[in-house]
Amino acid sequence: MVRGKTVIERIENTTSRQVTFSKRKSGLFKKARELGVLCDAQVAVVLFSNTGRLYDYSNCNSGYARLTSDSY
Amino acid sequence: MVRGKTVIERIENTTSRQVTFSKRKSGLFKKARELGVLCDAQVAVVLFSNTGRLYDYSNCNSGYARLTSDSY
DNA sequence: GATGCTATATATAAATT
DNA sequence: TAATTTATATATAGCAT
Repeated sequence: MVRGKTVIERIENTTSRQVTFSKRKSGLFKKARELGVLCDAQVAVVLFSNTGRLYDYSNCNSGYARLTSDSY
Repeated sequence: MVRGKTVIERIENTTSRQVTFSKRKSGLFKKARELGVLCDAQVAVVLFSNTGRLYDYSNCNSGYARLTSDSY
């Protein structure tokens, strides 16, 4: 995004990869939340980091969102 | 984002809401794909528009992603 | 109603602290 | 290592078609 266009390929440096994961996860969840509100839509986002940790966002209580929340 | 900062609240005009849904859905899926590649993460995104239509993106074959793909 | 265009808001990579 | 800053890439709202 800055100081040299980012190429979309796996980030090999572990620290950089974790930092990027954290930042982009926040961005993705924010976008998901905005889409839900603006467009009156139901949204679910589920991520597994490459360390196996689960992160999710949802604005609804049924369907897929319920599947995810039932699972942990 | 432009010509007046967007307030994050339900878009009442049906046409505008559908246009925004389509555009932001594309953006969200793109961000999800980039996060998966850059950070070697598994990602699943599921959306229901307010017309009840399902849209999803995933880069993985197991866990929640399999739940979603098994369901339709 | 869908699509393409731009001006501008937003996200974020790298640097810095 | 984690938070903050900043320069720049990216996303997108409103228009035009």
